[in-house]
Amino acid sequence: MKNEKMDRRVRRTRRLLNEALMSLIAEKGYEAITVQNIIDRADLGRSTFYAHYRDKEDLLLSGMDELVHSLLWRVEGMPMEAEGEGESRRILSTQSLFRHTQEQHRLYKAMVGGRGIDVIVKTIHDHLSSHILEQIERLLPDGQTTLVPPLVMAVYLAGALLTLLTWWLDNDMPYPPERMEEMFQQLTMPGVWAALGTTL
Amino acid sequence: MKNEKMDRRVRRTRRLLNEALMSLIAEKGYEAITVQNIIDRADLGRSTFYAHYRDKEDLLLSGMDELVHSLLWRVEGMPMEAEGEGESRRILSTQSLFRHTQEQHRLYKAMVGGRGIDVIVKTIHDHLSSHILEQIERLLPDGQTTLVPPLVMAVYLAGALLTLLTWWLDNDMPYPPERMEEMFQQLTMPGVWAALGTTL
DNA sequence: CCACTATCGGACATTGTGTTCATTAAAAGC
DNA sequence: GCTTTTAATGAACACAATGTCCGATAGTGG
Repeated sequence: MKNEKMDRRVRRTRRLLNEALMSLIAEKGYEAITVQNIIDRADLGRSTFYAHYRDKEDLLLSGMDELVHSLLWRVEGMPMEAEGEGESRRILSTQSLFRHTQEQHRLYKAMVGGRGIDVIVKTIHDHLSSHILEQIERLLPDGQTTLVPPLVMAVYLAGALLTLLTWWLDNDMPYPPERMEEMFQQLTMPGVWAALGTTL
Repeated sequence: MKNEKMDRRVRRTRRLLNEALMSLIAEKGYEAITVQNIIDRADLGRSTFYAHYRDKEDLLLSGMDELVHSLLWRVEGMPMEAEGEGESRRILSTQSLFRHTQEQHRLYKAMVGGRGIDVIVKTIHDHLSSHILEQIERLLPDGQTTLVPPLVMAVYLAGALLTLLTWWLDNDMPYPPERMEEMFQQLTMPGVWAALGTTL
């Protein structure tokens, strides 16, 4: 990390700006926020902001790495190899993802539901797809062909997951995280296993 | 329709504005468009624009009814009752949807891929979910309970479809529409049929 | 042909953006 | 500790786009 080389002030400034942005997003959504709001909340000068970031979106994206990492980690520590037989086999477990977003639902709700913030969901979708693609390819013997290309499966799974997550947050989490995980598995896994080919 | 009551000029003005917006979206994406661009293209006065629409988004949304209708129609004229047995059964056919978007891919690509235009995809998702929910409920005997609530299934199916469609357009349609339809069916139907309950 | 209604177009206030620069404060190097 | 280097400050500025207003003009329906 190049954090070591940085002036303390720089780290402090960036941290303050990021925190200001996040709290503002949770409060009134991304679109309604102005650069003035951000620097007021962070109590920093205008030129300081532009010394670090090109614009509002640049600031947002710079904080995405951390966010995406924190989310992928929720999907990563799970049993990724097929366990059990028949209906209970799963490629990725998402229970702790639903739990995590529930704990921080104010922020995540604003992120998936808000206006002008589609960059976030798209970025998450991209990373999630790549991650899932790795899992799928780990399951496949070399050269094994599937009914549906693994890439398409990965895109589909990431999209289905984010759709359910978005709907769940938008509708104030009408089911517990465990139930959401269960439904996600029930809906997606049969098709995925079938598409992987019957030999598996 | 209240079109009958309207001054010819009004209809003409709205049509021109809509066409201008659509062609501009296809050219440079929604976000980059200014009101000035729109009225220049439509060759109309500034105050005329604001006499009809509150802002850019208002104009966009006013054209959505037509768009959504045209899209739903692609999914509607299809066999909605379960046909055949086993893996080949389907709730909704999407082949003509993929074909239709391919024909107009410039516009649709800008719509699903562009910045600041998430309203469109959200609106389409909402209408699509409702439509699918109707189809599902038509299949279900009264009072039949399912492993996954029909509403969740509908949201999931709409999301999965739009994810695949978006990915397909973003990546310059690497498969023919028929193949996309096939993959969509293979991935989603097994899970949906399982979730509807084994008695069906 | 007349009364009505829509469009025109330029001016205007307003808001937010991103830049610049001289000044002040803090950290790093020695 | 003292100096050099680097960062933050804040006010001023040019610019771009928004949305409003209004008197003049042109098109429509009856």
